[in-house]
Amino acid sequence: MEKYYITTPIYYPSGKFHIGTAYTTILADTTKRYKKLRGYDAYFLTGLDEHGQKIETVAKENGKTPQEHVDFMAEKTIELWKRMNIQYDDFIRTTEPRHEKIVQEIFDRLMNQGDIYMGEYEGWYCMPCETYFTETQLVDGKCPDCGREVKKMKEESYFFNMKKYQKRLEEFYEKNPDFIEPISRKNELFNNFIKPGIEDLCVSRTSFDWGIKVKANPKHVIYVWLDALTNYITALGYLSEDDSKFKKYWPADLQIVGKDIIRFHGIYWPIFLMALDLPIPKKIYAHGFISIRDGKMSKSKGNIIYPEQMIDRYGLDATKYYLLREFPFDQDMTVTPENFVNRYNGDLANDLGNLLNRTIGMINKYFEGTVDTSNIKETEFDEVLKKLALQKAKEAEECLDNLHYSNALEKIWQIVSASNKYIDDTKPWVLFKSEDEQDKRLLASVMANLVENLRIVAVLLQPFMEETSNKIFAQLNIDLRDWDSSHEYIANRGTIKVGKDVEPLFVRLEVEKELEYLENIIKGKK
RNA sequence: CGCGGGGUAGAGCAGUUGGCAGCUCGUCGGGCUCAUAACCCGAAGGUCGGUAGUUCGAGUCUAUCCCCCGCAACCA
Repeated sequence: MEKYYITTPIYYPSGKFHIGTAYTTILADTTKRYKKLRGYDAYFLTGLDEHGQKIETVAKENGKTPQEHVDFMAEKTIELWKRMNIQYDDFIRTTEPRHEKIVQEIFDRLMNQGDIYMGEYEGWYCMPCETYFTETQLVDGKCPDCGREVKKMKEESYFFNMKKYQKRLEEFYEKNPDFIEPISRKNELFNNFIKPGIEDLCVSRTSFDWGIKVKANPKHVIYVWLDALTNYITALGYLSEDDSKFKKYWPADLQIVGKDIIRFHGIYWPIFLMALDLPIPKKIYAHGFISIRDGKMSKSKGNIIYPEQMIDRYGLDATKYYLLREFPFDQDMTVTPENFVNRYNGDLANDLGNLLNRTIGMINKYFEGTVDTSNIKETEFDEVLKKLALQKAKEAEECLDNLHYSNALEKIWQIVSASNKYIDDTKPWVLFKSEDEQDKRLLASVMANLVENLRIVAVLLQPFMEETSNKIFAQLNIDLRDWDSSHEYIANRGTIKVGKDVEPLFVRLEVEKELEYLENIIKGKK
């Protein structure tokens, strides 16, 4: 079985995770589910980046030790992923021995082979915040966090010799133009940071404690990226006794990141791997940010959306559908209350939900729930409908292969729309009233086609909305759901016996009420 | 100053190699009654940011200008 290794970044648990973090994880989860359906041995890693200055600070604010804080956050995170039915295979925490031990070994090795050297880190230091800032981070020359004076300070630090790998990295990019997607992000990174010359990276600090100690020099703590990025291989058991997973799954096939950390994944990470003489991941996908109307989500604006606020009220599937349907592949997404309500009522309730409902309803009404499809007679609209369904299924698959999830959903919904139109075209209620025996056969054909279209939709929906897909299969009382069955159209399937209970998939939202709820979230009132 | 992305119907967006300007929602009108007041059809609505070019022909190529958003490195 071909393997497929997919990762999310390890998130930094200094505070609650917002909808953007949830989106990254949803993307990875959707991909994993899809790859599994396609027969891959898909392995999905996520986790937490638990070290650093900020964790130390936040823990202190809450009267906890850093370890207590991250333990608590890890529990909360796992709870959230469970709530979101995220099917990860491993959850790595950088405070785990399996990670810390190997990071130390990696550090030693890089130092011994001359990639890491002792130098001096210089930056603007804010005493009360105990944090360094770069020149550009300062606001009016003052600390961006507390607004107080900063001092130029120096400390002894280890550095990674990135410059040494400049050429190899450039060559790598030339040979692998698809390494980073979307291409615009690649260009941005390449033009701004690689072409002008890479700078060496500071990989240790002495100004705080909460991190992995450098073995050979324990007053140094390993700083950020060497600790964080290596999680992708330590989680697989790299350099550990049992490295079977590492051997099996590395290199990663897809690493999903937010656009803010593309630089670290596109420059430092490949170089670390080169230094360790390991293969580089096949692809990094950097998605955009979620913004609210005109602005970015931010604490100061108070317009942060938390995943629970959506999921608890609208359900997991609707939340996932909205994000996956509206997020453009290579741009930011703008969330508006109107837009969400539109998608929910329009796409989920009216188009899909109602299609299933009216189909099941007709079969119960016209055939008492049981249709014999062995003697159907095709209507003049059938051929077009079938062709379209198979065509769109194929197109949706192509979109899925390219991570174009929004487009994939659009294709799936074209099958839904065509089915709704098909009902109008064939007028089953007229066929039902006809005395002609031929019309009865036509009617059976119409029902068979609707069932088959819905079945194909349910198959295609599996990676996106598991629960909804299951509900459709259950109501249709069909269980043919393997992926390849979306490529064959089986109108004649013997006797169809649909479910009696026709519970709506999605109940229409009261527009005004929900707009208000969503407005309040955006304004930070809830 | 630099880099990336945008500027297409009231709103949100598609527009592959240049060839009669599309989609969703909204609005207006019509149809249908199986269904979650859902579904289907039709119409109105755009000098495709400005200007100058290349071309038989440009939203699509070239130049230049204007406006909006984001990024500028050791901040996760």
